[in-house]
Amino acid sequence: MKIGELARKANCTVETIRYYEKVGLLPASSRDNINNYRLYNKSHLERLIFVRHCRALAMSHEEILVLLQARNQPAEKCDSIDKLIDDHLQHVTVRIKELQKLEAQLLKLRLQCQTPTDSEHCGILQDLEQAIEDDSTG
Amino acid sequence: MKIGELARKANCTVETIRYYEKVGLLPASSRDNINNYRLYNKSHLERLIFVRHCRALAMSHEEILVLLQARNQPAEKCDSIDKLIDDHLQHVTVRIKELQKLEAQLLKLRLQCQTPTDSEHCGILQDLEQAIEDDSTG
DNA sequence: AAACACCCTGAAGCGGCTTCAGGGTCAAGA
DNA sequence: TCTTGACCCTGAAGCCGCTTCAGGGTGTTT
Repeated sequence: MKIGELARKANCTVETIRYYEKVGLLPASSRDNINNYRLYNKSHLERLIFVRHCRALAMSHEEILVLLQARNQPAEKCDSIDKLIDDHLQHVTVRIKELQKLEAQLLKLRLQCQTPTDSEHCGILQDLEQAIEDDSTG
Repeated sequence: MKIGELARKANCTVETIRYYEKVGLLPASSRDNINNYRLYNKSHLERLIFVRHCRALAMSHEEILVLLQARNQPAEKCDSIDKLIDDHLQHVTVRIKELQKLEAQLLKLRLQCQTPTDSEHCGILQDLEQAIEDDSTG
């Protein structure tokens, strides 16, 4: 199949596929002798879907490459896969907590604007001048 | 004061300050005639702290520029500030929900690896081959 | 005179794509 | 046959918010 069909089946764009090839997440496909179009088969599709699922789980390309390697070496131990998922899960959990802190601060800030007539007395702006307890966002 | 002192007081790096000047979040400072060092005063510091607080709340440069403008035009109405915070808050809330979905998927995935001896039978890899309900991450 | 902390500039790198400029290919319809 | 329009190609630049690097100059201390 050509790249457009692959893109439709994997639910991504043609440009993304070409980009994945460039950075090594997908192997270079064979080409049509006549027009140099990329040609793909079912195993390309499976690999691409695998990658897209990993990305949907917000894994980095580096993490995905580790999983792809494990996928191609079935005799390997499972521990590293386990650890990768654990570590990634922790990243996500930490990020959620950071954003929740942020959400709380914004909600508080939002309450400061008790419909004053002009921004000179706007509590939001005044609050932003002051210190905020925890500046770490990541 | 020189840029290093400003950086320490605003809790950011010297490079960040120079970058903010370049992109217009900070006005170009005056310079020492002799050595061309940037020279700052208290109002620069206040503006920089304002910007850093906004960034700690994960606002974009564009959003911050709007707030800075409102800050400099005290007669303006407060509505736009209000709306900006509301919109931003919504972004954050949506992002949290996305990450929580993701977290749930990863937790489920993590349970798939019931210590099989090799990755050939690793439930995690098998799961990643399959479809995931909702591919939208943002 | 040397060491060291500080300052300067401009350009490139990061991640994960997206967009743009400028083409070639191919099937269908007028 | 010619044109339209959908599809394909490449390489480079743009996005965001910085960080890092290369290659210097300045200023104080020892």
